[in-house]
Amino acid sequence: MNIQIEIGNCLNALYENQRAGEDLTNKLVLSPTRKEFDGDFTLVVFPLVKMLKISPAQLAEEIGQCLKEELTIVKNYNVIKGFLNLSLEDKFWKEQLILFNKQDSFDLASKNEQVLVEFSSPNTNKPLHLGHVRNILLGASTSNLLKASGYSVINTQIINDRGIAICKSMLAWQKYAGGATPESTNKKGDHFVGDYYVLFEKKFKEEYLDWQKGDEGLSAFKANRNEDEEAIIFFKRFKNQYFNIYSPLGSEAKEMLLKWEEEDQEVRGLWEKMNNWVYAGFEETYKKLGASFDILYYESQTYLLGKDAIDEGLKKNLFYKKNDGSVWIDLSDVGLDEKLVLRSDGTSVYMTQDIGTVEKRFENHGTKKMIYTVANEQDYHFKALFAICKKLNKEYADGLFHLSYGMVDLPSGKMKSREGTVVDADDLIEEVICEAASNASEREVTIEIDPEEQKEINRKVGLGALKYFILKVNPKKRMVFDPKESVDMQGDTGPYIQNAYVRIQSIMRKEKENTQVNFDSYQDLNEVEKDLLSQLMEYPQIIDEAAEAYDPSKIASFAYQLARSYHRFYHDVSILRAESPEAKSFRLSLSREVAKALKHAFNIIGIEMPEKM
RNA sequence: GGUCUCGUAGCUCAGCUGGAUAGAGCAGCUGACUUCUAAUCAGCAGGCCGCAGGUUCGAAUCCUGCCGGGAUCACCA
Repeated sequence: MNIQIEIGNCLNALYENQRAGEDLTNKLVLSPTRKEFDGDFTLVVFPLVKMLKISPAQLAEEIGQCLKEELTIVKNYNVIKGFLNLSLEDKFWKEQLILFNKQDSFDLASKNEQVLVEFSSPNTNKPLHLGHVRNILLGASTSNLLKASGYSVINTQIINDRGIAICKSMLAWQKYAGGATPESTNKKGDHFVGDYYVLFEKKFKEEYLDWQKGDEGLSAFKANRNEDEEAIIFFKRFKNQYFNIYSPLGSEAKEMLLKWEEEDQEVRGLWEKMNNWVYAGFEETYKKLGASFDILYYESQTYLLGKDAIDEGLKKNLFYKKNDGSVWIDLSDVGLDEKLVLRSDGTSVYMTQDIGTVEKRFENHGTKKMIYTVANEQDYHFKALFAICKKLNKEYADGLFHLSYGMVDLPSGKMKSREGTVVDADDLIEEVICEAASNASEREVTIEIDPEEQKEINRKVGLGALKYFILKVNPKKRMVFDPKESVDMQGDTGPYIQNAYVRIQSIMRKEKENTQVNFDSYQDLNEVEKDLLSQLMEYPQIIDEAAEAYDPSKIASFAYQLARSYHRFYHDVSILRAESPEAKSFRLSLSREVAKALKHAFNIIGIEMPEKM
């Protein structure tokens, strides 16, 4: 039974003559009644006032009267200002609980539609850091969320496996590693390769400093500096030009990139070897974070794509060629600028590749809905990309969505690799698990947990704290990541919610009989019980809204509120020692449904539930 | 400078498709374990919802302007 629809039907009949054929169900605002008033649900009648031309108070009274007469589940009502508070019969709540018992999952019905979710998409020259962690958690949970809301989902990423950055790592390894490998140094592959990237930058910096003192450096300074510009400022600004024009290391790296493009066997061999080290490392981190992918795209395979689309655009006169041969599109009619889509030398830019990759994905999967989980610094790029797809009249153009999320700051400010404030993903994961372990060891636990199981619990709890801490924040917002707070396990945290689940499991372990006592005769449900049921009733709609908004934080928030109510319920009401068999049966059944919902919600945000803690 | 975005308690965040006296958590203070796991519960204190206008029965929520933070405006990705 859907109470909203019941009330809507009732109103439609009551105001048959005034409503001019409009379905009043759509005008209903029904919400749980605030604690300070009597009632279970509150109907706001203001939206109906204008159409029906009756004063709010009178209207509320009229509707209340009618609902009480027509709907057996309405026990009573009261009117305060324009608010109609309805109290429902116990029967209604008990029926709701039975409905929950019958359904085996909170997943929404299948939508028979496929969606592709892209996330992570790292460069292969450095290990993953906190920024990637937000991306990965957000992408993976959005994928789960869409799945729960009825889509079939394909997880993907595009791995930036080529370019000058990886060449720097390769070159440094070639020159300075002396054949060392992740195995020989016992280092995780991505960190191993990242170290050589850092080493390259270090050697390059040294080289640059030496050069600045030499004749060539001095004359470059004199020739190019702005008026009154100090040497330090100038050379900071000049770094890229130095790399491109003067630097021996720079030219070696560029040469390597050229060789890579010419498919030089030796370079390609080294490239594959080092990238594979990185992938092995990434895979470990993904596994810990609970992320997996159905299909991978590599930039090395897509970076030449998009040229066909450029031709297509030129033919349609959407794109135009400038005198130097570069190709552009004018997006000023949709509030953007002119955008380059092909360089004058005929090579691709980022945009070219992305146009090609979308097309390829559509060809491969036939998906018209594709989500890009990419930080908000690329808002402009995706606006442009989507606008271009639209102009090219692609059938998937309207299904493209940029899941744009805010940067992660530290309490001290932005993460900066130069200042060494970047938080490494693997370190972070290890820390939260350690913290969970140390918390666990300080607790007085009344039950037996063997050491192996305890380790597994620590992992779930630690990661639960971390994931929840990141995912509870609205994706769009920039967030502050305080490492200290991220391992908190009290209050609005992952472990708090896990704990609610664990309490229920503990009860279920003690309730061995498992006999389904009929709770029909249970009467006078208390407020917490109704509150819990009312929240459970809202869950499907929350899943729907969260999926619609691509916002897993709504799921986190739901789980927290439900857990909070359950903790209060647990504290205030006896379950196993309930006053009657019916009460016990009802509460056990209710507890079971709460656990089911908590687990379902946490499954969406990628957090595992421990059975004990 | 143009465009986009954010601004809610000391701190971190909810609430934003307009609805009753703006909610949590942390930090601070007070209380509750012989009890189904205290990673819990109850209470106190803490707010010109950035500022100023507008829209209306009603604005933290919508619109405009301003102030402040951030992002972006590459033949980089």
